Amino acid sequence: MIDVRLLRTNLDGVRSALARRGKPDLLVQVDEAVALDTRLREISLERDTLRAEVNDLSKQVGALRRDKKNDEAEALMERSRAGGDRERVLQSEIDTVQDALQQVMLRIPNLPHPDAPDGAGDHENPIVKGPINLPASFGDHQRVPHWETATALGILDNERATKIAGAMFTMQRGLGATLARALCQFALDQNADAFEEVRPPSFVTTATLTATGHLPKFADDAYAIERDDLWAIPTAEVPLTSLHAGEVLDEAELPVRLMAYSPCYRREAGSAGRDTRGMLRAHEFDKVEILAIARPEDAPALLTELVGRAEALMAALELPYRIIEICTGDMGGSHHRSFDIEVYAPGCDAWLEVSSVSWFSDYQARRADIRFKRTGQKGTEIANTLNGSALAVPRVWAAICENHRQPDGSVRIPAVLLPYMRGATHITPKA
RNA sequence: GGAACGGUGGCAGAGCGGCCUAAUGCACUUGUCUUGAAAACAAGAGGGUUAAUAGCCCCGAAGGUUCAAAUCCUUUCCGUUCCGCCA
Repeated sequence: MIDVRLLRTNLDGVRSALARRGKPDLLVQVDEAVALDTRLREISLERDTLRAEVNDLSKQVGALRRDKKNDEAEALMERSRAGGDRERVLQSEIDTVQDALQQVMLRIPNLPHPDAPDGAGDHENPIVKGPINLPASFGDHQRVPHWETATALGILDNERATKIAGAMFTMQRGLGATLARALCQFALDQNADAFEEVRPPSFVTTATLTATGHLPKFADDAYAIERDDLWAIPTAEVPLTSLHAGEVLDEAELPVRLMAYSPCYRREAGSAGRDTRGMLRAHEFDKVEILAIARPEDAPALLTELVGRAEALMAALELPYRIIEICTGDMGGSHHRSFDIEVYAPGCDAWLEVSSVSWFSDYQARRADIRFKRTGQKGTEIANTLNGSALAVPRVWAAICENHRQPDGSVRIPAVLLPYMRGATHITPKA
């Protein structure tokens, strides 16, 4: 959520920043918010004045009662009662207006960073680095999609996954399952130098899913467990961001650096029929997420660091990759600035998004109420949050199957994963 | 799942309709004293909203009763203990 006060102090700035997202509706929402906020402040002032009166009268009633001056007390109670009645009317209007304002504010997206590139959609995301490791040409053996080769190798069994759970679920078997787990372990180990490993809950409350910006807007994309009023997390970003929700952190504790492996659940409403083959898109997948809660002034450097960490993993896995920056027209609602890492998969002949690293400024932290206190200063400030996928398993798994496929049909395990593969150096066809 | 008891300031803990603008202790900050520290004494100290050092709001949360709620009522969340069940 953006700061309501910005609507009062820098309305033009808000308008022009949001205009860059290229969605005219947003400006209408801003107007709505301004009107509601103005009204809210008016009637709040009125109510507070009334309350002050009632509080004062009540205090006098108490004093008169003690002095046994019951007649005088009665008279004051009468006045106080009248004030209370008017207050109740105002209060109900305040509740209505406040609620409406909250609903509008929750749906107004974050302001893009001044340096974020302008653009209308994903076709305008500039490539900021790469391609790296991209060979001049690929062999025919690499030009086979992983859903064919992996199935033949016996490491992918989506047919049975579908039997068990329905469309868009995947199942890895044998060394394929080991490879998926190896990728998680590798990503965690590579970041353990600076991040605390957390194993968070996979189900969260409505409040938690709202804090990161996934609700109310994206309710259809999340799995809801209605009986228990819980949601399945679409990413570990959700529980990790709220880990310190409602807390005031000490400046000295910042930045908080957390990482987590978690399963991720997405209904993929609206993308049914797209990328349904292989490992490109599924209702459930594994991911290692890295996240930081920081002072605003430290956020830019952390953003660079997180991107660098995600990039380093792709380089270590010997995969061809590039980094793109997300333009204003393609940027997620909570994002302030955002970079994606894409890996090239020669079998699919596509650049696959394998990591997304974002800076949320104070947008999520305000929703989650994550504040910090500067040493020696009064008051608190809203923190900044940043996060990124260190490694999202399925697409990296697919890219390994395609890029590292050998002429004999086997898949070479990248050297960095060998410690996790129980001695296997290649995944070979069953005899 | 059943039962009992709890959730108050950084911590401990009192208050159980009106001098609660929340006692007291510990911890904390500043000052006096001291070469410095300790001790003692004195003062101070939370968060939110607001232009405001005014007012208003915050005693787990949300409703309600009342002229007045930390205090009474309802709902709810969380915790502890016991029972049941269980990887």
